[in-house]
Amino acid sequence: MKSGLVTIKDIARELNISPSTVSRALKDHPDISTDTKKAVNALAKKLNYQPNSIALSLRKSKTNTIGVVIPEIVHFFFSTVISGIEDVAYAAGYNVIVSQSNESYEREVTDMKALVASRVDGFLVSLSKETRDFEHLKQIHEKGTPMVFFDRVCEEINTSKVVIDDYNSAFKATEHLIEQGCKSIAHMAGPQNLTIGKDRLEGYIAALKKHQIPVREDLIDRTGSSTVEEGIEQSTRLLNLPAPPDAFFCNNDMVAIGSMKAIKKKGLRIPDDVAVVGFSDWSVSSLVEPSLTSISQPGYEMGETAARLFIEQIERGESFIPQTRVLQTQLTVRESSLRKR
Amino acid sequence: MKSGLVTIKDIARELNISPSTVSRALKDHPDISTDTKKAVNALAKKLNYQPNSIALSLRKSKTNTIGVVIPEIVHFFFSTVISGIEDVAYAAGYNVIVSQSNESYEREVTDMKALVASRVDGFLVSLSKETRDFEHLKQIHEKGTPMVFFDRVCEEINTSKVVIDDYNSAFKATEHLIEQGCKSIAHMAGPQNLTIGKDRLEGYIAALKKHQIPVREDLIDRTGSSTVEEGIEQSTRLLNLPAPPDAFFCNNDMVAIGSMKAIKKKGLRIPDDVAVVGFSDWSVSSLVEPSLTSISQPGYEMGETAARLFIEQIERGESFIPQTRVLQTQLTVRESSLRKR
DNA sequence: AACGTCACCGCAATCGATTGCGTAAAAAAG
DNA sequence: CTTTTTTACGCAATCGATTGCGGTGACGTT
Repeated sequence: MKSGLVTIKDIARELNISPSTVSRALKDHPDISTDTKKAVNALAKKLNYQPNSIALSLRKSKTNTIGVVIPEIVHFFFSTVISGIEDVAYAAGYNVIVSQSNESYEREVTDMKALVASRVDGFLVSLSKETRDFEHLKQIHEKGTPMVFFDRVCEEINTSKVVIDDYNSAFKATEHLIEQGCKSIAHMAGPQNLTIGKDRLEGYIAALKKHQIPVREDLIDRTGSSTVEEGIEQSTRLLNLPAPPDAFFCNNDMVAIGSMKAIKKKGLRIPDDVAVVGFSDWSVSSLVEPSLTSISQPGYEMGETAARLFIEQIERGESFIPQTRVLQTQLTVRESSLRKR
Repeated sequence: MKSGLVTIKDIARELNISPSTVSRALKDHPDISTDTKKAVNALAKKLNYQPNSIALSLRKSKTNTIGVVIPEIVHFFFSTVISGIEDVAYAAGYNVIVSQSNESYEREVTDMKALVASRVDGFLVSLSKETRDFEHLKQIHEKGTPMVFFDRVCEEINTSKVVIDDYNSAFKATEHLIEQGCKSIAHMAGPQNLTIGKDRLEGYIAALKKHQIPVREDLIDRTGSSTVEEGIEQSTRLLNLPAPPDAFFCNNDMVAIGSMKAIKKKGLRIPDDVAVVGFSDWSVSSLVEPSLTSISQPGYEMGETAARLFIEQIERGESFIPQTRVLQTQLTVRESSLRKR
């Protein structure tokens, strides 16, 4: 930015008053006479004065910048979350710097260090699927830096969190499959070091138990698949079992689409031979054929909520008590699981 | 950020020397004795000293921050571009602030003003589809602020640009359809105020002319469709013409999917009755059925290139001459257009 | 002994805005 | 016509780092 910009000193010089007076006049300080205020404000408007946010940041030790750390921006869900974050943040006068860990623990650590170095006021974090050690987060948190987790949270740190009800979502999805007449439901589980992965698995198991369906360990894929290719591979493996599943409940929509491809390739029909339910309701779900039943996650709302909690914490200061917000999901039933019409 | 951080003064006090000496020691200034340098560096490392980037920004009038303005982050293409930008920017020590115009001209204007206020060093911009007036951009550009356009560029401003070869891409796509035996090819065109929209339309027309196929104005949809719904609507309209098209060349993949839905609903087969080609190669293209032929845009590379041009301009200063980089695309042929096997 | 030459380091201003404290002048009170 | 109070403003320090300029002391040189 070319420094052709107006400063408080320029205004002061022009009016033959001191910078302090200009500063106070602009802030409507009672010590300043009405005449002076008018003159200052008029000139400020005329010269299009804009306070130098860098100088303010230095003075106040506050950058009004939020560091956002996410696994990958190209995922529909996360980019939706970012939209929510940005809208709330900008409205409150905050800037947002987004950093992608690319699902790498090391990248997550270095990214956060870089953000600390650029003096962000705090963090909104969703963990990479590799992250098992939380030291980097704890260190930052212990310095008093505000931090809010969303979606992929760290239970070991006492700070605000925004999550969806993974357990119940998985329960609902599984129960839906049972109601559709499925007897042996496979689960392509998420990374088990993350709460979301564990909770979904538990919800799945609970639903089976409620309906007296035996939990078959061989129908649970714990490899942490997350791509279409992995979905195809693992689903094919399961379909080749002596007692193959008649339904797949997948940890995300990409894997679900992989399952669908594997099922089709095997010559089986969806949902009649094998039903499929995904998770996330990535916009692609409604476009594939058959359209994919999925759990709709309120990504935008999650972003908004996380940003609001963050800003609240900043403004409340020490008195703020960490909160956990659980957002509700919706089971969006489409063709891939609808046996009874 | 809690100000529990070490400053240059802390080091100075500890060693009973002046802050100036510490500063120079850290920068390996020749005026400082080897002993002092060693002591300073050792203590700096011990206390984990990190220079305050805000103070540096103020002093140097440079924030090392790039403002990125895009239509929508949730689009696969743009989020890919952002990835490219961020990787290059971070490697060069820059932060990135992303702002979404949500395809709104007004939002684009206010967003850029906000970024100017937060003293970004310059801009990477892709225009909203509403933008017809370029005053806001010109004003910023005239102040000497570096600016690089990508994808949706503004021809009226003499600055670096990164685009794909829209004309040839459209030409290739159209010619491909002709080679597949299509005789009456419809074009769902993009916004005609943007160069990308115009160029693609021209490429389409040029391909038709080359093969002596009459250009039928009634087969060109100029409504600027960009969603699945709009794609369905406009395609249905075209399919109901007395002489309906036997192929659709769409400005983007969402519209193409809309076309496919419309075609299927009409009871026609893809590609045998009607072929479809999209644009952008959004990852969904390979997942729909039939899989969608599309023009692959190198989004990540575009981001990298734009960021590199930007940084080069910053470092070269006045001597930098704006450059335009044209990236090549690829026609990825899939089932939706493959009549001859 | 007087002067010059380095090596080495500190003072103070600067970037732009804020703010505690002090003070001159005007107004009010006595 | 004093004394006190109020009004309205400026000085200077501060945030953290940088940098031109000047200064000190230890040498060596005539």
